[in-house]
Amino acid sequence: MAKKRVTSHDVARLAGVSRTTVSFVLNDVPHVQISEETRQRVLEAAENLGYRPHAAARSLATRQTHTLALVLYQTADRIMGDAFLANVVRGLSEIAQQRGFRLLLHPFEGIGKSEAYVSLVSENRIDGLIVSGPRSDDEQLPELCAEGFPLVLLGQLNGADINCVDVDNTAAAYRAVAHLIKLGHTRIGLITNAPLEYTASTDRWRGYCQALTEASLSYDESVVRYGSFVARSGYQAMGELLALAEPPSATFVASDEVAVGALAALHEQSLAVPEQMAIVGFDDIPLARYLVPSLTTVRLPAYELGVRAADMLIQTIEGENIAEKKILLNTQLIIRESCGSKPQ
Amino acid sequence: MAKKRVTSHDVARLAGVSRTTVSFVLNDVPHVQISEETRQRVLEAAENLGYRPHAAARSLATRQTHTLALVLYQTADRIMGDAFLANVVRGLSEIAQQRGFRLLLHPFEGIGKSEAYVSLVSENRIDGLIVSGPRSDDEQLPELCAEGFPLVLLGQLNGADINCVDVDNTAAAYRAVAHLIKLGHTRIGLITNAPLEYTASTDRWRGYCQALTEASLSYDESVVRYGSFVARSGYQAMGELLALAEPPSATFVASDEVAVGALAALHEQSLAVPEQMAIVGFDDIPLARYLVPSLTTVRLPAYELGVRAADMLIQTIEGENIAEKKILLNTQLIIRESCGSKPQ
DNA sequence: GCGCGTTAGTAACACGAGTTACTTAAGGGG
DNA sequence: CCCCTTAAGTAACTCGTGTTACTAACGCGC
Repeated sequence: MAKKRVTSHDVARLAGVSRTTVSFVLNDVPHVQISEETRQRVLEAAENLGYRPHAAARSLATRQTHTLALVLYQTADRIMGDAFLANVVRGLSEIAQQRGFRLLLHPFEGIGKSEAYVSLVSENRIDGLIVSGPRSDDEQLPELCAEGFPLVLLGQLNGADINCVDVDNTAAAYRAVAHLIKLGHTRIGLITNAPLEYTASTDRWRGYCQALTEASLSYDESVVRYGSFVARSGYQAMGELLALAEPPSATFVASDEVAVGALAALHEQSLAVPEQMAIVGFDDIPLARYLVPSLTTVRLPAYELGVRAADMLIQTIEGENIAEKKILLNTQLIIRESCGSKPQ
Repeated sequence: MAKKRVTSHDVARLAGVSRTTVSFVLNDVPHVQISEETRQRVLEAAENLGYRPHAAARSLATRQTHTLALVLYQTADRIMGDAFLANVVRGLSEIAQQRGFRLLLHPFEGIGKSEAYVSLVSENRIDGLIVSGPRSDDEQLPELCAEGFPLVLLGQLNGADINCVDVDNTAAAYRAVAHLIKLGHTRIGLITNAPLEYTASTDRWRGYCQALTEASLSYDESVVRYGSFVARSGYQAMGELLALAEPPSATFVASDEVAVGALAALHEQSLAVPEQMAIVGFDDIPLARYLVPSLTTVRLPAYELGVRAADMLIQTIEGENIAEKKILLNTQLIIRESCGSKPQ
């Protein structure tokens, strides 16, 4: 005894008009003549019956799905580590909802199994694609772009000329390290957030180098370690730095999550932060200010990143001109205790 | 010059058969007679043309979308705080992908604006619904359930007889507090993870009470405070407990995130953990073991929670019988430094 | 040689919308 | 009185697939 689905046909019958008219009225089709009276009759009938257009039927006819997909091109570790991502998603889905779009989530771990998300496109399941953490070994991406499929990267892919929204990682890292230099440090370690295959990781590394160069400090590979998203990797990396004959007096850890591991290692070896080792993190996770010591870090506009990406994508889909193909958002250095600045 | 979409018609023509036959072959329809030779011819043609069925057309015909929606019935704070949720999502989407389903993400903040997700159902956009953090003031939920729409709760809703997957919060909290009691504490504070409107919060509170009762300790409302997902709330709550004339010697904080705030407050007032205040958290966020001191906490099977929920939902959709309507998963007390146990 | 079952396949309809091209009636000008 | 325009609305087609009911050909037994 399941309630039968209400179709536009039912609405038409109740209002005493044709299905065409119903469609015209409900979609507010311009340049079409419908008397105010029938218009009201149709609206009322639709309301009374609780009519909802069938999404599949509609998208079959209009060739639009009003659905976006967010592809998370990254491992489980990464998804999890990123409180950051949750905020990006919040921004994305807020704008999407505002403009009448749904958000499909498509995480996948299998490197190279990118066929998976291409099927979303070739089955006409979505109107546009947001790819987070794109990798340069993904061959499908440039292809999709060449075909003109609406696409926005969260992050960057050098070489490819694809619409993207990102944070200026290099500038942010530069400022973080420059701050440490200003505080008098001359031997500064680096623990990256991730392996260098990730462009965000490379960019932060580049910012680190720039700051050193500008201060005429030499780049010393022996104080550089590579984290991989999670605290454990920071714990281990800091352990290695401390085992050096001549450890740095400060370290830039390009991820808060990783920095927490580093702090644990320092505590374990009874080294005081910031007195014996100054630390600057990256991300400004919600916990950063409640850590002991509270963490100096770089704040990312995660929510806004999502908003801008969704905005850009929907504009592309709807054929509007977009002002800039590459949006770089600014970051903010949040100074707390772990770097040893005087409180401001 | 956009490549024209390849339809089953094209495949039929290339293979020299009818469209019906193509459909039969590609869908492996049973009890239908197709010679091995034509079968091969069709498969080959489909392969050569790179044929992909149009999702909307298909779901119009079959009345199935092969899409699930995850409704996040909670505020931005919550989404963000939960590294937990990320893992649940991982479990969900893994099973979904395995069984050929897509996952639609539908967070929403407006309490009461539940009409929003109902539209997913009434527009036939999805085959099933997973609702995380259901609230008892949601009137749509029981209604959907009564209509027989496939539904699984992540969490519980007392009163309603809806399929659900959850963690045994009461038992978990009971064990956490019992552990503190065993260590000799007789005055134990409680900081909840969230306001009591959330059932998870109530359940943990109940576990706390049970442990006290069983040890013949009296419930003292003055050492109970209500957190709300984020570290800040824990910082403040602990501040209040410390301001009491007679503060507790141990506190059960029903969320790691909130516990971090509590730890910060303790450190600020130079109280040693666990010596002057023992702490047990809840969630086992990835950072828990790297905090200073490392956090004793309750580990939740987040990933498995997602797996089971997806499994249950897809079974419901496909009309299979489900063994139990209510799945409660076990938790694990992870003993670290913050509770003051001897290392095991 | 006739009827019957089986094999291999197809024509035609359903799903629920959007859209193009056409019809009909009323009003207006000469 | 006739022609022309405009307002109001509709019949019929499209989108791409799944599915039911039917047909044509073939082999087989009697």
